[in-house]
Amino acid sequence: MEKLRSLRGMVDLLPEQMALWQAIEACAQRQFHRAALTEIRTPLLEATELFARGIGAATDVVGKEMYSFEDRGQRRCTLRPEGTASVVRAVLQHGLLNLGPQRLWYGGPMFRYERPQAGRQRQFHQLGVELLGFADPRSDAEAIAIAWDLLAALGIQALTLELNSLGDATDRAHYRAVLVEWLDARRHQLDPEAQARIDTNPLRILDSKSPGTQAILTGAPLLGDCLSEASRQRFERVRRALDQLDIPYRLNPRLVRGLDYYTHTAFEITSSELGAQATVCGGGRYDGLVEELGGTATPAVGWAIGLERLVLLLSSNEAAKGLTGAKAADVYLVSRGEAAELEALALAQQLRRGGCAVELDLSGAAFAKQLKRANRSGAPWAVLIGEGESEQGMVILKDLRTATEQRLAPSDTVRLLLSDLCDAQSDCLAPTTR
RNA sequence: GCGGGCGUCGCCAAGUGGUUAAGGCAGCGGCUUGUGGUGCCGCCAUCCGGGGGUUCGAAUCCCCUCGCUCGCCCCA
Repeated sequence: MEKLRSLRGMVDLLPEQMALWQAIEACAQRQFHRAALTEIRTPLLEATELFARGIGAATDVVGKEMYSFEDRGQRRCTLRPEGTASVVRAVLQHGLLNLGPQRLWYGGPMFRYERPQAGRQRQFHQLGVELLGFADPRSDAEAIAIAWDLLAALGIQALTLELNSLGDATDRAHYRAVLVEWLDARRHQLDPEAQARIDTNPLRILDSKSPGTQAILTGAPLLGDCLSEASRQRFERVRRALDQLDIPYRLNPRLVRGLDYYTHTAFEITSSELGAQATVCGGGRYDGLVEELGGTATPAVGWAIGLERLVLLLSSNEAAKGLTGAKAADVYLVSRGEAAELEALALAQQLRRGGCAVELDLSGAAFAKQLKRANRSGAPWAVLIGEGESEQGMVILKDLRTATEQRLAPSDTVRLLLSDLCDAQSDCLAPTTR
């Protein structure tokens, strides 16, 4: 029989990896809180039109990478390929901008139908930030700083920030015309893909990795030369802010990025340790998107980090290596005999209500076997209840680290364990039942 | 969509045309009918991703197919 497996490009995150993922998420949430960002969660499924309009019909993401289908009501649906369009849609739908500028973060799975390779899956995870309603060049720098500091807080090194300005819509239209004219004159030298792009998305030709194309492009007109004075000054201010923050960057006049909504600042944070998919974080300003999606013109800037790529980078990190495997419980409960087994079940509940992490052995196996598992579990304490103890209303509390044990009444055991070891402070919403 | 590499037990891995497909880890059972991490013993792939072919005979050769993986495109 054919074995069932996950769909191509859809990967499982197994228990032993979750400690690292949770640490990353916890670190990010702390950084986001410090930056006065609040979380927003949007559906994974959206109307196809949202992405077609938001990201741009000529982009690769929309043209060939979307998971799209028709639902039972004949609506065109798409599994979100990125987060920004959805966030903007939600913000508009609920009129959040009427409350003032929005400082948001989001996280979760995204979907793109591509050939999987290192650092690229069909379902992948992003963490993103969107600052909506801010035009000040300092907001570009602040957004970048949040990403930069998050990556630093995670202990990721050897990163490069690449920076460019795409200008505003007018600058881009101007540049596009100049570039198309220049490329058209050299059409026959370009490879077929680049030729096709002259008409659909000429700016994308600029960051082609093809050596031949890059050689031809050496003399191409630069976007920077087509920027208006205002755009130029704006970019200058972003750079000054980054200098003030001591964030080093490398100007890359060919950095264009594949989503149509970017204006002015565009940036990527890359790592040389990632192989072909080197971008850890990508983003920029998108002053036209809110209006494009039906809102009143609103400046905005944001970015997204790819979590799988973070995990890849962190896997060679010493501190992260400790974050493997499941965290052990505080207490491992061993019991044998019907009455004892029921007492153990109740004791586990009682300890858990008090804040203790308890693993209850449900195997019904021999004592020796259960003890063996208790030790392997890594729990510092074991509580043993056998038929003898059960009859006398006692339990054995054993310190697995020193192999010392004592006979105690169950209530004393609970008291001792809860006071001695647990982070027993309740973080539940209900008042503690202890 | 296009290239390269790979596909033997849950994991690692030997075997490269000839009788029952090594070994290690993990798991399970036992030695020890209630006290552990060591030791010893036993069990754990009628089958080598799937299908077809060549051959007296194939995990080993050929073809097709599926999957994984790396790269191109693109992006996080």
